[in-house]
Amino acid sequence: MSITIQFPDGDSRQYDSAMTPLQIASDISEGLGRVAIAAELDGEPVDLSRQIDTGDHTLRILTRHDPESLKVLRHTAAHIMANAVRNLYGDKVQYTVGPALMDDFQYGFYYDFDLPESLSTDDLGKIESEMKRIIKARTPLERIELTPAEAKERMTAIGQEYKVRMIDDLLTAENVETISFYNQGDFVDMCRGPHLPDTGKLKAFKLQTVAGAYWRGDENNKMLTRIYGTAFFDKKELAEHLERIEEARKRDHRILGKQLGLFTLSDEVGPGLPLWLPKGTIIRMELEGWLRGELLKRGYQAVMTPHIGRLDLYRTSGHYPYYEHGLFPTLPMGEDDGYLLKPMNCPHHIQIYKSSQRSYRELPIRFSEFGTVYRFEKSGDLNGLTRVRGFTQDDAHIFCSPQQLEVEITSCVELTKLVLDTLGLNDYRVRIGLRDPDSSKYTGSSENWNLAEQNIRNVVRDVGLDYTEESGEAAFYGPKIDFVINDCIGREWQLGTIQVDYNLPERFALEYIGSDNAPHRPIMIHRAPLGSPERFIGILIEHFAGAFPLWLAPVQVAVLPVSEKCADYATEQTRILKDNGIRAELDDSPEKIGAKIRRATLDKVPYMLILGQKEADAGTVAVRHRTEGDFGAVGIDGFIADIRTEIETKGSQCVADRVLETEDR
RNA sequence: GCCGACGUAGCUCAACGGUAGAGCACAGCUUUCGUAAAGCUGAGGUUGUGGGUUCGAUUCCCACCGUCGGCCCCA
Repeated sequence: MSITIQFPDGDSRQYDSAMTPLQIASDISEGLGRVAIAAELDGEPVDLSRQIDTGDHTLRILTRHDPESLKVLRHTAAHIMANAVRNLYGDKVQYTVGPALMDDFQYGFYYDFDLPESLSTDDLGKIESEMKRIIKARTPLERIELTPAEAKERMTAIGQEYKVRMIDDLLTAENVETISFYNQGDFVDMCRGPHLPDTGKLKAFKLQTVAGAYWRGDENNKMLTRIYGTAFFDKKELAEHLERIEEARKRDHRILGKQLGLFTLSDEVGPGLPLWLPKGTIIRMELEGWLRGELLKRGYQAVMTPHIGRLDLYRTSGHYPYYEHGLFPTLPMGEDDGYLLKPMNCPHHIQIYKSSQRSYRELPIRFSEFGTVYRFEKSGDLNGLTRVRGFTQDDAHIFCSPQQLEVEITSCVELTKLVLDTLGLNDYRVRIGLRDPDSSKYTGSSENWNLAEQNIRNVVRDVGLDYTEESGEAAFYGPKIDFVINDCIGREWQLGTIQVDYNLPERFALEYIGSDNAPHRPIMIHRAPLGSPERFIGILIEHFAGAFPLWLAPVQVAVLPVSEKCADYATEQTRILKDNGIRAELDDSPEKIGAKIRRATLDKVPYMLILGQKEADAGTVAVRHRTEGDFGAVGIDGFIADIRTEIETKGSQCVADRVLETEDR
């Protein structure tokens, strides 16, 4: 018998009896044996106790510095939690799945149980204590392999119905020959592994929350109890992680929106119907105003349409009844069919297209509108500004010929990138949403869908975007390019979207007269670079932690007289700023200057002008930046010129930066 | 919609069977002050809504509404 083990560094070793990765690691060095977590044998993750009998193999010993190790650690943590839950709640507990989470911002693992009783967060402490007991016992995790028949028999015997179903699925999907289990003392769980060698290796973990989760994510199935937790190699990393979550929560747009007076939600108006306060409205108007200008440059024509339309319009479009569950109920109109609050702007824009005969000479036609739409989101889905029931889309519909299509899509992609770049939102991913081939929720022919999907792929390839393709993410009328961004706690939100649509033009029988004097069918692009100002600003609040760049800041300059003696001078300077289009606010409260500075700073006002007797005498203003501190006194004209530059360049030329550069020299 | 938690002054929180309190914010007065919190006084609450248990409910129970964390779905 001979085994040859090849290591990643090119080194190799030979053994003439069966070895385990742990033995091999210890053979390399005692220290490596001690710190080994798991191993990768011929590219497959395995336990340290995996028997290697014969042949040539490649082997990587995984230590805590390999990312795969954390996954093993967390996966074992999930098992230890399951063991604890079994100990506490008895043999009636049904186990389902309990994976490690490596990409989630908050959570490190979960396990879904079917429990005889319901659980609350108060129970987590108890479960943690039991986990600690199991860890202290340093129970080894032993892998055993059974044939599918044996596995089913065993799981049936102990009443684990979900595991039986999982075995059946494994047989159908992968036609496996063996099913692996891990014994952990008297606790057995079906699992692919690998795991830590014993429970004592888990040093730092925390159970975070308990939530409901449908079996297999299907709402027709039973709701299981999911416990989320996380685990790290040491307590310091865990503490840092929990601290990071706490810090991130302070950026939460719902909290900042309240603190900074940007928006509010009123129970009496209705859930998911945000109300924009004056300061939030400024941000919206600035953002929308800028975008309107960019649209004008790009040949868009603004249009305006009402918030409701006849039910029949949405039958034609296909929104009704496909999307009925997502709509507010129909407004009844006696004999008439009734009206719907519009869930999308496209049918209205299509009617504008149809309001006259169109020639190929007009194409592409680009109708834009900040159109407010209404969708009846499930109550549990509502979330601050990021998921609401009444929201605006920075919408436009481009009607074009096949020859123009890809150029137009490209231009939409570039506009979306401009928006994200200008605001410094660099941390996003691009998703191409395709049909789910098994679903019937889409409208239109397969040929049209194939064409549209090809158009989209061509464009992203030419533009050079990194992207992932995901089936089932398409709109019901066509595939799309989505720009997806995370919120402060790592939840993904779709912002900008570009959708190619061959189907609605068909459903509405749209035409233009071609150069051949014959009617042709245009293709539509639906696109929204922000997606929705509501959601976009929600994300933006978190991105800037409420400290907006000067051009968006609700108050750009706080004018702070040192005492009431300088009130007249301060009033005059405020007047001058306002006359120059600067959003200035005078703080004429009887507070001391320190208190005024503190207030303006907490309100995240970018600039403060401190005005005392000195400034009044010299006819200057003392400039203070929110984060950079005192800049010294300058003439008001110079100050206005500087911040105007900063406003016009959307912060890319910042007064603070220039002053700091000067100081560096 | 489903599972779980939560809902007390404008905001952040306390009191948890004996009839509600603090800080900030707000109002009045005093102070006129130089780069992140001056002092005093005052006002502010049918404790989300509606039922129930109880001599008595903010506290215990039920229903509804809303919020939060998840699941599903989506801009």
